[in-house]
Formats: sequence, structure tokens, C-alpha cells
Amino acid sequence: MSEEKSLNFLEEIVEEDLDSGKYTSILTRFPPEPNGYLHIGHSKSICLNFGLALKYGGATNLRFDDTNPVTEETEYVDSIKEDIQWLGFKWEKELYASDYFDQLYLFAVSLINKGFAYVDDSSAEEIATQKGTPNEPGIESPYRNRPIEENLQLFEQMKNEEFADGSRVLRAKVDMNAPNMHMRDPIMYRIKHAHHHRTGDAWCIYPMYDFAHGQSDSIENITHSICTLEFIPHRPLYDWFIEKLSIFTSHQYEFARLNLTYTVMSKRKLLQLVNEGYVSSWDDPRMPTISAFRRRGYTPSSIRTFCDKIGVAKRDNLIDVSLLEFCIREELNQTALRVMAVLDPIKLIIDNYPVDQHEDLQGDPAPSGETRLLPFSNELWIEREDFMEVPAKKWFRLAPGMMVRLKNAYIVKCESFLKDDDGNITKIHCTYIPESKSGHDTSGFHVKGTIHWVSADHAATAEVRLYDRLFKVENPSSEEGDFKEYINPNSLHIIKKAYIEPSLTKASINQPYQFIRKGYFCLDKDSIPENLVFNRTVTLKDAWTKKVNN
RNA sequence: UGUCCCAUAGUAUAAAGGCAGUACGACAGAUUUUGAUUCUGUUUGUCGAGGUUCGAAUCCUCGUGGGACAACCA
Repeated sequence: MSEEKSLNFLEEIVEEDLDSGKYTSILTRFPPEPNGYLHIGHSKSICLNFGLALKYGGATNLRFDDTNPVTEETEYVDSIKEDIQWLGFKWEKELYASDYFDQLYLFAVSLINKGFAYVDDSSAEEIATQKGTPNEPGIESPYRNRPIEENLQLFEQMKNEEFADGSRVLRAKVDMNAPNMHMRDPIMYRIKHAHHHRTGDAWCIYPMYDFAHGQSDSIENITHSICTLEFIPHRPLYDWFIEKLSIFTSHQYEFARLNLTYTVMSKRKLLQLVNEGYVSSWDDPRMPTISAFRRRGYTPSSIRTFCDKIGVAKRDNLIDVSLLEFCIREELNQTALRVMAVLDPIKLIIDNYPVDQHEDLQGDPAPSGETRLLPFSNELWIEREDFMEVPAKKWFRLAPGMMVRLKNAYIVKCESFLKDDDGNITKIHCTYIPESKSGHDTSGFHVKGTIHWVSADHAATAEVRLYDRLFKVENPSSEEGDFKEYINPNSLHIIKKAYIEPSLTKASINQPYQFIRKGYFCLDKDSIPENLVFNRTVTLKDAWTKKVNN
């Protein structure tokens, strides 16, 4: 029963290339620059590159695009590798563009020899001026027609640390009149006396992206080099270098990057949020980074499912974050242990339940069949929002004179309540119906509402962190002004002291929980035995709140 | 006043000249000891104008709209 799922345009290209015999197997690559943490947008690219290879029996290299030593660090390399593995993918080889610095240097010399590259002494400003604009052609550099010998000599001197940063560059000799700005004699090498995270101080000249990426693809025999739309104008250059160098012909294909509502997806902006303290770290659970989703309780498979559902195409898109939430809820609904925790407590006293008595009630069994006991007594904590002094229409939780089921316990009826001087409700008095015990209900009462609770004497406490969207608007990047103006000031709500059922004191970090009626939660890495911390991964769908708000 | 990419429900994504479908969302109902889950149903779409064709979301032309491109970033 193979449900024929339609192919995306990249799968079509791969199938064609395989069917036509152009390739007998495919090789893709995932090429992050180690200058930041991976985000959910990268996971689309990861799922695409690794997924394509998996589907068609090929392989994927992990290649760090580390040609700019001033922004790149080993810390990022490590986090990137961890994130890819966590997502569930295995790379064929771990490679670095810097592995090819020697080869790239020889490629450059060869282009100089063929008259396709020259050393330019112009300043950055002069080169920018020479470039022209999209509407006006560029002008040729006065150094453009230097003799080959002189270029060779100067380029070697560049390599030999004889010149200062910025004093000279190596440029490709293409066409200053090209309508495509990238073809107007692009820079191939620049001088940077900077320490490289892998090659140390071996080099003071570093290749630019355009003279590193395609050549690295070619060296590795990458068949399908998949990147995002903004590289489309680079493709003619990508092809030009490969052709002039007469090396293995890799091909570049472009897809539209993922954008998600209520967040930003550029490393530059995410770095700002971290550096300027809007979030606590790269893995602050409000961030769209993979490490943040991991910490927040998202699973690798939920992210992979999401990447599968969003599809792949070439048009700009803005995916509704509710799709991501659907994916994680769908999974957690299957795997989460149901437990009870009261986040905003109010005391409920059962007047007809003996003060010194308690009983251990049976909680809902876990999917594994494992059971747990719920201590019950005359004083409980319930959720403040589960009581209304004056019930709304269609309200079926607690209110004066109304009855509700306490989950896995008894039916109670609200008899009275107390308020403090400010009018805040402080205590709710109820009576319980002894014949209504869960599983043994002979009371004959039928109640519409069931609420969660914990026994006041037996409850443990924990810190609970509730997260909301990081931005107030769907697409912060498209708004006027600075994107940071649109940050949601209420994206984090910390509850210092929530009451949790005793079984949760044994919570473990990879076990998802559903706090019944409150959402899916996971233990945070900040937890210590004296202070457990839970993150809300995602809320439950909530038809009631929605109804009230409308 | 350039070059390139793109245009299908609210958001995404299919339909390879032959019945516009799927998912999420939204809405309504059923079930429910989670106002969750589950189940059922409803809603909404081919940017415009020409052309080719028996037949066009699909091919062509011209518009319109959106996006990308002028870092010694990737």
C-alpha cells in the first residue's frame, strides 16, 4: 500500500537525474557557517538535504562554511553538530571549507594563469564605486589588466603576509557590464590577519563565499547543492568558476526559506536578542533555535514532521506557528504522562471530609500501564480560574451551589466562599459526595465539569515557566522600524510556587508530561532537587477561553 | 528605471493540457471523569487582460503585485 505522495520540485529533479543516468547516486551537503546557533529554519534545510539523500539512497556531508575567521567559533561548531544529531540525522563526512584552503589557493593561481583573475589595489570604497548600481553598469578597475606575472607575484605576496588588511584583493575578471551585480568582477580573496578556529594563523588571506562554496561542492562531488532563494543571483558565478576551473560540475538549486509567524529567523537578529538581553541565551525556550525547542520540550520527530508538512517550493512563505504546535501536540498526546499541577492556587476545603483522614486514590494509568497514587484529603489546592463567583453562561466548573468532579476523586458541591478585604477570594468551602468516588460512583449525579487538584498537605512545589510568542506581530521583520519594538513584553511568565502532585518529584528530563487541563510540560535543565523547574512546551487547545474572548 | 525569482482558500502545499485536492486554522455538532483527545460536518481559492486549444491553475504575450540582487558576510 504505497500511498503515492506527490514530489516536491527538488525530488523531481533528483528523480530525473537518477532516471536519466546523469548520476548513479546523489550526494548533498548541509553547509552551516559556525557563527551562530541553528534555528528551525535550518531544520527545514537539514531535513531537505539529509532527507533527499535518505530517500534516494545517497549521502550528506556536513560541511562548515568557515571562510570568515572573525565571526566563527568552535562553540558554534559543537552546537551545530549536537543539533543535527539530535534531529536524528547522520552525516557521511564532517568537513570544513577550511580543509580546502590549500586547494582553493591553487585554484586561484590557476585562474590567474588563465587570465581570469587579478589582484586589485583599489580600496573597498573604490571597488564599491566601480560596481555601479543595478541600473548603471560598473567601470573597470585600473588594475584589471595587470600582467599575469605581476598578479601571480602579488597574490603570493598577499599570502605571505606582506600586505595590510584591506590593501588588496583578488578579483575574478568577469564582466563589469553584467546586469547581474555578482558578475561584476567579484572578490575572490581578501586579506584578514585573523586567527582561524581551525587553521590558526596559517593564512592571512581567506576566500569569499563565492570562491569557496561551489569549489568545495565540486571537490566533494556534491551532485545537488541546495540553498535558499537569495543565492539565485550567485548561481551564474557558481557555474562560471566551475567551468573556468574545469572541475566536477556540481549544480545549485534554490528553495524558499522557512519563515514562522511571531518570530524572527535571521542569525543576526537572534544574536541581537541574546546580546541585548531580550532573552537569556540562545536556548532560551522562547527562541526559535533548535536548542531552544529541545529545551522547551519539542521532540526531534515533531520538528521533522513539521518540516515534512510545510512542503518545499520557491515562493516566499510565512508558516503559521499553529502548524508547529499541532505537530508537537499530536505527538505529546500519545506520549505524555498525565499528572496534576495547580499553577494559580486557591484553597478548597471539604467540610464533610474528616480533617485527619486521607486516602490514596488511583490516578489514570500511564500508557505503559504504570499506575500512581493520588493522596486526597480535606484541604486541596485547585485552580483559581476554575471558580466563578457569578458563573458565566455555559459555565460548568465551580460556582456557588454548583457541582464538579475532582479528577480521579469525588464530586464536590460549592457551599460557600470567603473573600479578603480587597475582594479576592481566599477559600472555597465544599461538601463531597462519598458515593461518587471515581470508578465506584453510585451517587447518580451527573456533572459536566471535571477539574484538577492536589492535596494541600501532600503537594510538592515547583517553579513553572509559561512561554508565549516572542513577538506581538505576525511578521516582525516586515514591520516599520526596528523589529525589537515588536517584542511581546509578556512572553515569559514565571510561577515561582506551583503545587504539583507528589509523583512529580521524581520527574525526569526526557519524560513529557501533560499537566491535565494546563498543557504539556517538561523538566527544565535549571532544575535542582530543591527547586524543580518545568517548562510549558505548548498549551492544550482551549475552546473555552476562546469562546470567552469572543 | 536593469537583471533574476515568484503568484492556487486565512496560512502552506498538490493537481505534469482533462472533476481544483490535502493539511493546519476557523466555525458547527457528537462523544468525553482533561471545555483536551477522538469522530462528523461546514466554510473559503486558481492576481488581471488577451491568445493557443475541443478543453488552460497548467502553455504563450502583456500587465499587476510580491520578493531578491550594488558587504573585503554567508
